[in-house]
Amino acid sequence: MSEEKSLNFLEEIVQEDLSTGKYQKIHTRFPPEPNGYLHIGHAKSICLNFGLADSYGGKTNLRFDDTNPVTEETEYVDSIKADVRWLGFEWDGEHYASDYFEKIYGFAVELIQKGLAYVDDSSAEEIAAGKGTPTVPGENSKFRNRSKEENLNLFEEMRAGKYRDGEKVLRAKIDMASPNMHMRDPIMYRIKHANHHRTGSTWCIYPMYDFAHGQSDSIENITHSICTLEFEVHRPLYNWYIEQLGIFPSHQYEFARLNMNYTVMSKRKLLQLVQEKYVDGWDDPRMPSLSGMRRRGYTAAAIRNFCDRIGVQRRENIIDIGLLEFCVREDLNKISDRRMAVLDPLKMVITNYPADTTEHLDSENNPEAENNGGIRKLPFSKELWIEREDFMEVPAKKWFRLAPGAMVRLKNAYIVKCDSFTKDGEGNITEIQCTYIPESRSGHDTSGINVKGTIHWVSVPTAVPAEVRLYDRLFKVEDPSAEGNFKDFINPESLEIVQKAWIEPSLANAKPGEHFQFIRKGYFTADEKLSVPGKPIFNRTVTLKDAWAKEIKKG
RNA sequence: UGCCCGAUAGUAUAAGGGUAGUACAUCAGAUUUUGGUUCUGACUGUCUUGGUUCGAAUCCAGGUCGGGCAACCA
Repeated sequence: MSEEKSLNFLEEIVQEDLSTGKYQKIHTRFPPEPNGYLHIGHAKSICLNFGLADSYGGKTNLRFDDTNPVTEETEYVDSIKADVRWLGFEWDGEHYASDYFEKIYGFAVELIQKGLAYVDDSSAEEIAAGKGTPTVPGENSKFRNRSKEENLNLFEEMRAGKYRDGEKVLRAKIDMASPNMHMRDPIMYRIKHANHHRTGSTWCIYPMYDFAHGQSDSIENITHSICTLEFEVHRPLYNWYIEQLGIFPSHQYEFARLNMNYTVMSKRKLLQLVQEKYVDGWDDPRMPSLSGMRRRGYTAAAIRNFCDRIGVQRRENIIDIGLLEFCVREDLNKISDRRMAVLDPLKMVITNYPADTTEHLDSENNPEAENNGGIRKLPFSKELWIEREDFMEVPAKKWFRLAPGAMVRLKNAYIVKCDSFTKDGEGNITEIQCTYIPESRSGHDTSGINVKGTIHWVSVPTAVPAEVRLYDRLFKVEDPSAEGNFKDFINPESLEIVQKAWIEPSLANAKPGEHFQFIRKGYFTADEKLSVPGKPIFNRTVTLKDAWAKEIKKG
C-alpha cells in the first residue's frame, strides 16, 4: 500500500524539522487581513497551512492581520470564518493581531531602549525621498539620532494622541544604505485616528505589517510561517525584529501564489468589481471568491482536491481554469442526482400516443453514485418539451439527434420518429410531430431498434417553470490584467438568465444549495440566496463536457 | 543598471548523480438509453553555453528570459 507520494518543498522542510528534533510539533497559521472576502487563491494557502498541520499532527491558528483600521471590517471577519469552515477546516486558536497591540507596543519600546528605533517627524514624502531607490542608497533622517529618552517620550505622546495622522512615525534604525529596501529604516508605527473594528478608539497608533506579523507569529509560537513570494524580500526584516527582540524564532517560508487564467485574483480588483456593480456582490456566482463559488455550486471537496492537484512551488504559475472545472465535474458527477430540464423549449407532440394519459416511468437518480442512487418516477405524456437545439431541419453530418425522418430515444422513455414539423409565419419552428414505438419503452424494449441519439424532455402537463442562470467565465481573455483596464475585458455574456425553463416536477422542491445534473446540460445548483420553497432558482455550476460542440468547432 | 527569487510537454507537477513520470488539455478508438461517465492508446518537455563526472533535469560557472522589491497597504 506504500504508494510513493512525493512531498512538496514545505512538507520536506517540516518533515526535516520534525526528524531532526528541531520541533516536536509544528504550528502554522492562516493570517488573512479582514479587508475583503476569501478567494480561490486563499484556498490554496488555507489547504496548505491546515493540510501541513493535519499531515504532521500539528495545529493551525486563524489569525486576523488587522493592523489597518481604515480598510478592515467585521463583515469580512465573519465571511472569512464562514468560508474557512465551509472549506472543511477548523482552527485551533482564533486570534487577532489587535489582541497583541499592547504587547507589540512593548516590543517597540524595547527597541527604542536598545537604540534600535526612533521617532521621525518627517513627512511621508520626505521619508520616501530619503529612502533612495533600489540602485541609489538612502540618506539618514535628520531625526535619526534623537536620544532614547526623547524617543521614548515622543512615542508615548504618539500613543496618547498628541499628534495628528502623519505627523510622526516610529522607525527601526537599521541601514539606509541596505540593498534591501525593506531594511532602510522601515516604519514600525504610524498614527491613524481611526475606529478599529475590534479595539475601537483605544489606539491611535498602529503597527505596520512588518512589525506585527512576525511578532504575532512569535507570540503564538508559530513554527512555520507560510506566505506568498512577494514577502520574500521582507524575510530579512522579519528575522531582524525577532532577533533584536530575542523572541520565539518563527521562520518564514514563501510559496508562489495561485494565478488562474480568465480571472483576476487581487482583492483590490475584486473589490472594484463589487463596488462598481460589475457583479452582484462578493458572492456573485461569477466571482472567484469562495462565497461566489459556493453559491455557484462548487463543492468544498472539489476545491480542496483542486488545491491538492495544483501543487506547491516557488515558481510563478498560471493554472488553467479548466482544471478547476474538471475537479468540480469530478465531484459533482459522483454526488448529483440526474434530472431533466429543458432550457430552450420546443414542443413535441406524439401523434400516436393517447391523449389524457400519463405514464410514470422509472428513472435512475444517479448511475455513478457510490451506493446506487435509486430511482424516481417520471411523468410522460403526449406532449413534451424538448430542447430546441436537439432538432435540425437540415441535419449536419454526424448529427444523431432529431431531424425529419430521424429516430431518437427519449431518455428513460420511448423511441420516437420525427414525421413532420410546423413553422410560424417568420419561419421559426413551433412544433414537431412524432410517432412513438410502443415496444421501445426503456427497460422493456423489444423493438429491436437501435438509435444513436438520446435526448432529454419534460412532460408538458406536469412541467414546472423555473428560472435558470447560465454563467460563463467573467473575462473573455486569458489574462485580463495583462494590459489596459481589466474591466474592459469583462465577458458581456458571463450571465444569461433563462426566465422560464421547464423542469421535471421533482425539481420543484430542490433545497437551496442542492446539486443536480440536468441531463446533457450540465451541473446545476439551487441558488442558496434567491431560491424560495417550491420555487427554486438554479445556477449553472459547470457545463458537461461537450464532444458535439467540439465536433462543430472543427467544422 | 542595486538586491532577491525562479526556469522540466500547451498548463501544472514529479524524478534529490543512473530508463524524464503523473494529472489536466489535445488527438484517436472502445463502451454507453446523457455526444456525460468509464476504459484503451497516441502526442508533445529538461532555457542556453561551458565545466565536474563513466554518467547531469539534478552539482558548479557564465549567459538568456521571467517575476519581485523604492505604500505611514497586507
